[in-house]
Amino acid sequence: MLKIYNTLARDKQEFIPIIDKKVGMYVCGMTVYDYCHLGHARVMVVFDMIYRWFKISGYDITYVRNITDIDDKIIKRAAENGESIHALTQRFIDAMHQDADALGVLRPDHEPRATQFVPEMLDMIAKLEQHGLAYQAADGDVNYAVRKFDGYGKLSGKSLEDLRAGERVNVADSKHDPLDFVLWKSAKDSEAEEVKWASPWGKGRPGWHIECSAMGTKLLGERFDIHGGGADLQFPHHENEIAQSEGAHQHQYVNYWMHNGFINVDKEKMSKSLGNFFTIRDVLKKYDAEVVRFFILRAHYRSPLNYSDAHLDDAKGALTRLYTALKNAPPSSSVLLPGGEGSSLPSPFGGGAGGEGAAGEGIVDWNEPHAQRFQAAMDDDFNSAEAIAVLFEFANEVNRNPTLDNCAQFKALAGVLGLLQRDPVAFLQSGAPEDGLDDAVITAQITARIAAKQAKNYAEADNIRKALLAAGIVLEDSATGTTWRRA
RNA sequence: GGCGAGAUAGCAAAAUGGUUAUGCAGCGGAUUGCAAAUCCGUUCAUCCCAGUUCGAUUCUGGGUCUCGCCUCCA
Repeated sequence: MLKIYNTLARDKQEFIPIIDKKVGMYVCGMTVYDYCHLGHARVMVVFDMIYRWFKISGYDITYVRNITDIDDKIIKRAAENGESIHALTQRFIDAMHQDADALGVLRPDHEPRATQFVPEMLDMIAKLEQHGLAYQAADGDVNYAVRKFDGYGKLSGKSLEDLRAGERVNVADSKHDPLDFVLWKSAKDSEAEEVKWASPWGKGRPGWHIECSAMGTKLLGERFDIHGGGADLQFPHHENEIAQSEGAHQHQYVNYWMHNGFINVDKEKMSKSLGNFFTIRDVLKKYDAEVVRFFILRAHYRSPLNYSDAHLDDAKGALTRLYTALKNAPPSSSVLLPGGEGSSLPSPFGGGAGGEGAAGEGIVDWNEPHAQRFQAAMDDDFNSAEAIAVLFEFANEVNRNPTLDNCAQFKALAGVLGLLQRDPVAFLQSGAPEDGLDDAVITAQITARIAAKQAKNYAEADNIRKALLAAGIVLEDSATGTTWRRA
């Protein structure tokens, strides 16, 4: 039985889909005016993990992650750069895809762009106006009348009175209530034609909140199963989405609301405004993408996750242990290590397939004890941290008993999380610095050391090993010869 | 000020009304020419104060501290 922590209920609940074995999931994606940072990486990786788990669990899931390609910041940035809105957003959409691909994040089934759904947004605003929930203010903006919607605050647990008490918003004169939010922004003369759409309320562009309501409804229906996003979107964004969608359709919008925790830096939320963010691409210059994915998945998705080099180093060391177990597998099992052809999923991290059939279902033996524990962990609100702990215990088993079955099962299980699908040696030897030794030099040094060892010249052999270690190369002698990896 | 989340060993991070989390680090042993890797064993913990209970880190109440939201934010 799959349980999900539902923010709306503030409790874990059994997941019951609207239509048996089908899932509609909408996740708030990026506003594309800059590169994605690690906080964005967490949303993508976390919901990718959830997406994969639904598939493996036999659900027919439709995953929508939107792209906000029209908003104040985009307009401002485009003007600064002297480029068109479209050119700017396309550039950062491409960059986002590169980053997501590197992290082994599968493409959602739909990635709707706000600018392609303006008619749907206008329809919804019209409905809200019919229900007396929207009004056009003196300045031309169409606003949502928050006080007219009874359930306002049910997701965030805030009451209008509480919000009033802590009022910090600049009161726009044109709003009936300071908490009303904009549905349609009236066009300004200074703005480019590119950001203006015709509407019954005059030229303008959509407010941010209506985008998600309209796209979610269009692609998943007036009512769907899961809506996710970062915890900071709970209020006001998701609260407003509920007000819009339920106001327009007069019935429940979403059954399960899921929110992932932040990435912190020195215990403070990583964010644009604080300026304490690291872009995915910058981090990937220093750390392997799979290490970053592992780092994110090793924590529970709702917990805060502190970012620092020390934490990434720790994650790297842990992932190295997992790959080392795979490396020590018998040669005969290496045939099935880089995954097979015909996978329905693109393979993360190049090389092997992420899994067979429904994302690994075909190769994991779910009756095997580790798999059972892994499944129980994942079914308990996607506890990937616990699932990874099972992986470590499995690694111990593989080290003690590296049979073909064990190795294949171990790798398949890790593949469920999009981990451990690369050739282990390739992983262990990856991450060469710019000025690092090339493989030929390393191999030559190893050969020289073997010769020294055979001549019982251990001082020389140790010197070679020390020199390589200083260059970040760790040698490991075994019965079958000497191998190396990068520290 | 209002609302919400959280405080677990040296670090990171799960879970649990009584029984080993897990990874790194430490300690002892096996293995190794010596290492590394691996294996075996092992030290170290549940913020404070009450209450419920045979028994609480886990439940309840209070306190302290931290973080988040209340403004765009993943």
